[in-house]
Amino acid sequence: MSWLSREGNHTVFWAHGATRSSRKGTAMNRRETMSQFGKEALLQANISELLPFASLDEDQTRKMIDLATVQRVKPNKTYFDEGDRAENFFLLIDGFLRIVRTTKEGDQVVVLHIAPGQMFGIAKAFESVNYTATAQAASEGLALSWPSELWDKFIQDYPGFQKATRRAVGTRVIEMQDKLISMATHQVERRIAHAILRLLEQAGKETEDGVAIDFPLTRQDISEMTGTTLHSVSRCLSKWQRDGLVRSERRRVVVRQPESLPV
Amino acid sequence: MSWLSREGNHTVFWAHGATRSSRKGTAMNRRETMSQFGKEALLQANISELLPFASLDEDQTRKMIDLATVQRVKPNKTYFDEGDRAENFFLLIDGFLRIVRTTKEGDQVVVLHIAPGQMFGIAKAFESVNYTATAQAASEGLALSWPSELWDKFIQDYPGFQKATRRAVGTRVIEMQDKLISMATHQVERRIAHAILRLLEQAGKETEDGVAIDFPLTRQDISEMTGTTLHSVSRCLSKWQRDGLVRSERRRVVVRQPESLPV
DNA sequence: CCGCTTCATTGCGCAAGAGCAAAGAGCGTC
DNA sequence: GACGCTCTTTGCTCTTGCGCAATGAAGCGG
Repeated sequence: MSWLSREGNHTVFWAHGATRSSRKGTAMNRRETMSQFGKEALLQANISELLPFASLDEDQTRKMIDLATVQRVKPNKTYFDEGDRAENFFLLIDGFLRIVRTTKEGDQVVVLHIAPGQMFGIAKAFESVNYTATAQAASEGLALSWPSELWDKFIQDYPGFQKATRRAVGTRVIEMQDKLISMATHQVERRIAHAILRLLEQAGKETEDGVAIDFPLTRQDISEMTGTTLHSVSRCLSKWQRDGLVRSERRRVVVRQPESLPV
Repeated sequence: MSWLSREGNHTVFWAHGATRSSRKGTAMNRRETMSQFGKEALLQANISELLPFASLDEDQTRKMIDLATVQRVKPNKTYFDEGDRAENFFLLIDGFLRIVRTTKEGDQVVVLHIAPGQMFGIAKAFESVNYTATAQAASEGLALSWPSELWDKFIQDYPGFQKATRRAVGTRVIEMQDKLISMATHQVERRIAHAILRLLEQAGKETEDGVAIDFPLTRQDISEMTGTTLHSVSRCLSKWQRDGLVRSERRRVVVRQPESLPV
């Protein structure tokens, strides 16, 4: 999963954690051109296996990467904020992030999660001038970005790209629908179970102890995903731990018996 | 709103109502080719003002309509069902419909509503082979449909079409997000208020008494939209009626003071 | 090493709203 | 005109899970 190992394994970032002083941090992150960073590394690595590039040859892939900017974001900082002018679109290379919307009252709701290989900030796909949500790093992350003006060019030049974006949008719509259904029909416990399972799919990592969710995840994160309070989440996880279904520590959840979770 | 008046005003359908014997009805509806129906009528009417056609000239519009099939659907029947092969995409001309998903347990959740002028069944926009939800007529409806194979052709030939579909998708995503946020953070009463207001935007019709929702809407419908029970909805509407905010009868809601609803 | 901050756990009381039940109203049909 | 169906209202009970508060644990910084 952390194929870009010489850039640091993100489990390391995790171990060091980050002072989550505020959940509202504007991005003040390093930006480096691809050449500085060494695009050879990305080419050699299996970046071309990542989704939108799938049906491109090496030459095309290189062209796309040449045009990209690398962006590195610390935990709880943002790639962009709700309402910002949508100047770029992104491809997540490493790390995880949550797409968050905030209400006037200040409640945060996690609308979806993005895993490596997925695109985000694709306002262009919606004919939107601004981002409609905030992209916040759950763990330290690495993303490629392109100026939005290139969007239409990519669509024209790279036939696979259009398909990939459509599929991405489709997946999201379904994911959001599922979430909606879960919220509408299920009790808190089942909603939490659902959320955990979905994260497991996206970011599951086998360990000797069970499947771990491969980025730091607090009770509050889960509560924001499921529309409940961190207290309820805590109670729920405690109960599951008593029953041996999961092992949960600080910012970390390992699921031992995914099947036994109350679907 | 009912600009196709010589085809019957849908307030008439409403008045006659329909025996909602079952919510699970497969579409057994009339299909007629455009010529049978009289495409001149559609051209003369301001169909070209409906969204996806906006930036087309008369000639292009005619071409599109020539390729279309007309579909008429009775209340509580479906245009298509979740899981069906996505053979067509649609443009709603008249009437209203709800996009519904059903859980294994049989709970229905209304994911969104479609108003005249909106496209639906656009699985193609998601690179999906099947429909991911059921499109169920709320009131008797009239829609144009095209075979999915034409999708890419339309995108290529009619530049405005691509934009329109993107915008449609964007609007939906936002709408679903709003719903998600509402469900996650608000109490039942506010959720119901939100749902009503959204419907008002889409299907509001001025009357001497206030703004009416222009299609039959039961307490159960509202509960399926907001993830509560019809009982709670009933209580809520009763209370609002006592306070003079709304007037609600059987299958009908009129809002007198939209501003006063608990946002 | 100590103190501070963030994150997690747990107990208790309370209110929102779901579930259940029964009755009534509107409308179509026979 | 009577019956039946769907939709609605309303009362009561009981559960869920939120709010509040206090305690504890882990990790970071000085």
